[in-house]
Amino acid sequence: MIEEGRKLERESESEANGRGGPDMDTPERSRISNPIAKFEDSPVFNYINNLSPIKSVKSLRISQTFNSFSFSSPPSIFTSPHVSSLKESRFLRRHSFSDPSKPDFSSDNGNNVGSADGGKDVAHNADEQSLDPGSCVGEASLDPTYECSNLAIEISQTLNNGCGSPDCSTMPCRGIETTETFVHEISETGFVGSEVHLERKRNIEQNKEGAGCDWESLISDATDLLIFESPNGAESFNVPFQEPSDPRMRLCTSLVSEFTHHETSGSQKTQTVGPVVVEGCESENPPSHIGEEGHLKELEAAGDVLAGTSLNTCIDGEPSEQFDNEPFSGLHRGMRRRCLVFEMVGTRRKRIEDSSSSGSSLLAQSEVNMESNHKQLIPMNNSSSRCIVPGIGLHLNALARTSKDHSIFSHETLASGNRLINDPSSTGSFHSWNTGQEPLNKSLAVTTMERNRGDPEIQAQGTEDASPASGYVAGEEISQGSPRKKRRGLQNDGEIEGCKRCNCKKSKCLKLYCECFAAGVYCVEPCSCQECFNKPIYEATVLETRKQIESRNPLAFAPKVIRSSDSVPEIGDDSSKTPASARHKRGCNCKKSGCLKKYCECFQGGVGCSINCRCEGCKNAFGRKDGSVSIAAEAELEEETETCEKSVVNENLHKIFIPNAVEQNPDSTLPTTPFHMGRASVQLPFSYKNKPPRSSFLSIGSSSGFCTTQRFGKPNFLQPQHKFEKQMQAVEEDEMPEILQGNCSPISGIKSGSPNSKRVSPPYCEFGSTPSRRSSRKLILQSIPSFPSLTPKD
DNA sequence: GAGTTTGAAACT
DNA sequence: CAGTTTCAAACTC
Repeated sequence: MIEEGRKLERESESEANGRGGPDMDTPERSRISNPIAKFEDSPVFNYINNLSPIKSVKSLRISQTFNSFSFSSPPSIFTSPHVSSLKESRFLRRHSFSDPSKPDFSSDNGNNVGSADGGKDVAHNADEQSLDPGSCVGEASLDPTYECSNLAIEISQTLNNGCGSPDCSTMPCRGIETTETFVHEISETGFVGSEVHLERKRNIEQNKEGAGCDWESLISDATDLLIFESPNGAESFNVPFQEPSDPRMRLCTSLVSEFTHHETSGSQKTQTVGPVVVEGCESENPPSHIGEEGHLKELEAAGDVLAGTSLNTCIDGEPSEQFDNEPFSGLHRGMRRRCLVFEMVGTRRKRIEDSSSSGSSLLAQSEVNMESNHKQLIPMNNSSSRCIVPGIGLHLNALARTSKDHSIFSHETLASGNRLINDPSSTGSFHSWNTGQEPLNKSLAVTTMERNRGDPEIQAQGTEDASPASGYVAGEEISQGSPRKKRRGLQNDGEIEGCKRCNCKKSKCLKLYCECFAAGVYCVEPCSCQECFNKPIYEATVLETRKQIESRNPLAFAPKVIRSSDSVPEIGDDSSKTPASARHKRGCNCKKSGCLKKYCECFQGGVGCSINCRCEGCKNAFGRKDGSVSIAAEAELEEETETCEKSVVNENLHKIFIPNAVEQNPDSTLPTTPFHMGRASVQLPFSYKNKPPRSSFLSIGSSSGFCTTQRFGKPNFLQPQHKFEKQMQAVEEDEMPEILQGNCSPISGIKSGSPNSKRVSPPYCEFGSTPSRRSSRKLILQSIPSFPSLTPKD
């Protein structure tokens, strides 16, 4: 495609030159409407056009819409939907740029690094998207819809004032010559251009003069020029912003000018428009900026204009740590930070795969993959895709993909939304801690609200949950109390607030002692940990540590509670009695708690003890080691009624379950990546409030961490249980990790010898060989980054 | 809020 | 692999 695009550009250039060269303001337009082109060629016409920015924009938009489709027509290279490819490329690119701060990765493991980055990116994207209208980008790519373009335009306009420098966004891209880049630039120009109109002439003149223009004027000029696509304009545009000397700029300029010439490029524009905006916003990834700080500084200096603008932020942010620092993304980041990190490992690969496979919506895929494709956990990375897709588009995307997947989708969609929030929470990605992403949050909130109708509390929570950011941002605000309080609050709230909050003092949050770390999320400010290294800043360290732990125990980060509808015959225990036959992967070792307190991981996870447990005096309400199930547990299981609430156990369960529920992942087997978790939470059918969740649903990993996940957990519960349950069951079976199923039950693998042995040896046997089921296994493995070898890359 | 209990995780 | 230590959550007061 790139090549083709270049060809087109060349052609367009040649054409433009033939027409009249630089003076030709609108080579593109002429192409757009051939008949009109002649008229447009006339400077007067151009001027007139300039006067009406709206038209110009529309034209772009329209072109985009259609073009996007046409453009999407994939060149041979891109078998997969073009859009996805674009996204991918973009992500990848960002990757490279985005993580200057993480030198370690490169050293460590290319794959991991990439994955990590990818995860990050994803997270970023998700966050950003949520924050920015631009976020629609992902969707835009998916759906070349107006909205995205519109948003982009709006954003661009807003930016225009402040940042005037589209470059902020563009700069990073410069190095890479991709269609995206082109589009990106173009789109930028488009934005800018929309606003400045009248001054165009003056600007042009100034531009020609080259120097001495006010930055603003320059910007306006540039915008105008760009908008109108005159090559000159592009040049002028560049001049003010950057020294011509800068090769990148040159490239950009040239590209822009060239690109503008092509009408065909219009299609690209359409697609990219959204993305462009996003990128601009994303400038979080300061990555590219690093090299260009000088330019940035110039920009800053130039501009008061920039002050206060999001772009400005981007600019200001330093490349390396920008993520953390970025002002607007603060909340956002929270999500990102927390969730994505771990998943990222190995994500990149998945991403790529996804991109190739992904058709319409990455997000959809991700979810789809998650559920339908357990085969490919890899997709899990979908998280990335997921992140990519902005909240807004989630639903739509879900719809789009719905056809593909299970009925589950609808639910999934919701879940995805949640995830995104998290990621945020991511991914639940849990990951949505972003406050800045109000749009997304709102949308999510709305969804949650809808779900929650009927349960006032839930609604209230739902709103909170909706803003995962709250988890992060609010978390900070909220988390005034001591960690314990927080924790309790979480319990009370059902962790809706949810983010995991640790209180580590010696582990540096780099051991499984740390709930956050164990949950695969970064520590957030609400955490009271000391000397915490579980932060995005130390991503490399975190990943490395994670690797080590996983090397020691591949399932270390896998959910501790494995849900298996099949009830893992192998385990064969009474455990089957526990609801949904969920089991703790390793079993507990309780001596004094009687498995009636949260000290007991089984109890905490809402599952009964099994033969795997070495507990003494087991009284686990969810199912005793000996196979007896407590009355309360039975009641829950059978009736799922509120009756259980009365029992003490239930009370405990409520507290417990909420969090657990959150954690639970249908994919329980999957590693505790936030996304998974988030997902699980979403899927949970029952309202935990009234009842303790069925163990079956509970798959709590060590982690519960997703703020979002957790938060959403409740709301999710509210949703129609029946459907969910059915779905869940189906999912369970399908998703049930191979490990659990059949021979490879994780437990067997893990416990292989002694149930007691805490250290699990990886179930090697499982992974790998058989295709169909293997797929699920693959997923599991993939989730575990440390074992790339196990997962088939391709 | 401080202190204790508990059991998982980590270490030897 | 078993035993011990470390750790932080869970719990109690």
